[in-house]
Amino acid sequence: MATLKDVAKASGLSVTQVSRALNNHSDVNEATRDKVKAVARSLHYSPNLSARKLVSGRSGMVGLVVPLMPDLASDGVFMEGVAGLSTQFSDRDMQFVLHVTRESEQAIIPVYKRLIGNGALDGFVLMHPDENDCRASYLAREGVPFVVHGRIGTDPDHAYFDIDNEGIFYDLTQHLTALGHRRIAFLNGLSWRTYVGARLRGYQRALRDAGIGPEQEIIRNGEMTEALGLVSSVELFAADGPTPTAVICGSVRIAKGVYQALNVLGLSIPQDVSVLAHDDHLSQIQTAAFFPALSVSDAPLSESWKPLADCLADAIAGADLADVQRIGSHQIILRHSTAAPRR
Amino acid sequence: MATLKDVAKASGLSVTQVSRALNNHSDVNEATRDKVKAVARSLHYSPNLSARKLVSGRSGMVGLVVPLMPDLASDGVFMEGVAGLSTQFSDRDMQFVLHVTRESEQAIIPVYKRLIGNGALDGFVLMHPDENDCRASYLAREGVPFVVHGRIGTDPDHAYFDIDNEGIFYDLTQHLTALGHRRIAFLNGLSWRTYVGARLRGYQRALRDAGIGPEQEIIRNGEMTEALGLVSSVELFAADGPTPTAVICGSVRIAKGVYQALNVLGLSIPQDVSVLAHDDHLSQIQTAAFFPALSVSDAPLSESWKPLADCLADAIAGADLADVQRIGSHQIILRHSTAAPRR
DNA sequence: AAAAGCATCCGAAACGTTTCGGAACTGTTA
DNA sequence: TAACAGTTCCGAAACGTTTCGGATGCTTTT
Repeated sequence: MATLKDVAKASGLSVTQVSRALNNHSDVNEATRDKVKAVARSLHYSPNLSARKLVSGRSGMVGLVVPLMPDLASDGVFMEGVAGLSTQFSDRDMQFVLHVTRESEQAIIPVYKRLIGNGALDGFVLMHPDENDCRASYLAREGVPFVVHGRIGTDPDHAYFDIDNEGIFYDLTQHLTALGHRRIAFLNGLSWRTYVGARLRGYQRALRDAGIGPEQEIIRNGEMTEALGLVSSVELFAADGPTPTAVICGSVRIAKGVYQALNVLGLSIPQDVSVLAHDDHLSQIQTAAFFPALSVSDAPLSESWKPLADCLADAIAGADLADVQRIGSHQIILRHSTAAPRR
Repeated sequence: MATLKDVAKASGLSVTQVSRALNNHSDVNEATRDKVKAVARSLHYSPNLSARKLVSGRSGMVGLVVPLMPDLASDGVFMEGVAGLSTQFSDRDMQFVLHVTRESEQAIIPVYKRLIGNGALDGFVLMHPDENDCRASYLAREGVPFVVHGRIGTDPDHAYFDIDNEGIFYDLTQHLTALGHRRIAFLNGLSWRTYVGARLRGYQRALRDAGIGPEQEIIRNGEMTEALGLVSSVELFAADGPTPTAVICGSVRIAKGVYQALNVLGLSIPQDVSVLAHDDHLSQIQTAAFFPALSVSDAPLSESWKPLADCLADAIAGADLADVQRIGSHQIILRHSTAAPRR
């Protein structure tokens, strides 16, 4: 492999200047810079990461550590995310690597310890955080850069990219209260996920703002599957007494289950029940193909890899905290699954 | 992070001797070695991979590069394999990393080029090889160590771990010919997989040895799913004329489809049709729970990660080719799905 | 004419490790 | 007593890169 010295010799410059030229430093003549780069290319020069790491402290490698879980492989999202991050970091001349471990989620700290101890990795991506996430506190304590997909706590002191879960679910709920709904069911995800808590806060705040007390909250938690939508709907709508007039679903999958249940129960959408969902474009289900077409909040997860990579790269470069805390955009798409409640 | 120099200072020795002590070199006193190791541990010393790589040429990191494919995520095996390799290499004080790329299978060479160009990785694991695998020829040409899960061609000149696919399917076929079967169907995998070719050769050789000509071969190729077993069985057994008296299945999944089809067609196992399969313990299907219990050749894939890691580690260490070409063991488990053909 | 500023370059040190060549002992043999 | 072998240790060089502190020459200002 060609080294800096080879390039220096071939271009008649010092190693120093060649290094500065290739790294786009200020004090090198434009013409020399171009020449050096041409020579480097012709020699197939590729910087030795180990040498670079040794002196600069940066290897240009970042990683994601995940415990092997049964649902991991079946989770199509996961691989999609890994590939997305991989290409994003490639575009930044960085390497993204995945480390799958058999260790349980609790015993995962030593894995990080090894990985940062020998200095192979510059930083980490953390997915699926939970409140009091031990990985985050460990990395923060060690001073290792990392970025979280999501947020830990309100007002976190770490780099993150997240969508405005609270705001989104405030908007969804508020849309229903504005239509006159007062008994609004919320089929949320697993309670220990941070985003589930945020969504709950948004829902509750919107209810409060509409003068609906907490005693009127109708909430179900569970894995975000069709089964949750199905079972919850049957429970809620087949019961005696006042039933909800609207349902907010944490995912399109859940909404699909709700549609099935309401169909079986002979309830029509939106006349009898309004349905809303959040669409992260994860499931392959086309929301427009629902009948009636499903109204959703729309925030594709696939658009998060780029900002996520940006945040980590900037965090490693030592950017200010405020610059590496970013919120994705979202929109509400109204179709035909909501209406004013029957009176 | 503690460095060698710190350990040297703390133990009153030179950096040289500390290095030699930690790496178990010969010319260091037993007592000093123990003392040095104790000090290193107490200082939480962990060798800097970059520095080591720089001088010794080894980083202790190996990788697996895979293109992002839709079937990848759903493939439970894949993740299992990644985790298996990860733990195996961890046990050898090496790091195993996965690089998922969006590049197509053809355009994957540049990814390897980048990864070895900057010297981050010592070697690679190659999965799912095909005949004339371009990755293998590239890596061989570049002199980069790699190990193949499977074999490329007969008599390959690369490191590999494989099971004796030809021998296994020779044995399965031969078991049937010995019982008197002469029309033996073979439901094999996708034809471009190397192991599919090897299995075919075993099947054909056993037929030839039993005096059964190639015109009597009954072969189907396809993805190794229940569907293949189902569809093929219906085609083969619902046809007019002489039908097979036995079926060899490339996987337990296929066999499950065969069982279903034969049940529907009113054919009983093993009286009307004998069924055999190869079990790699991939699908969660219990072969003993088949009715009648399925006879199989047994070679758990999960046992291949250790030898695979061994081979690559040895290949990087510069072992002889013969020492890094290994064949796994297998056994034939006879249960109740085969019998002599009805005459 | 001297001083100051600028653009462009370079030598040398540093990062943490391994390894080559040899040194300093001890004990053994001629 | 000298030569030798064996054991245990160490200094210094090397790996390929970045970066600090300065050097050189040229232009502009005082």
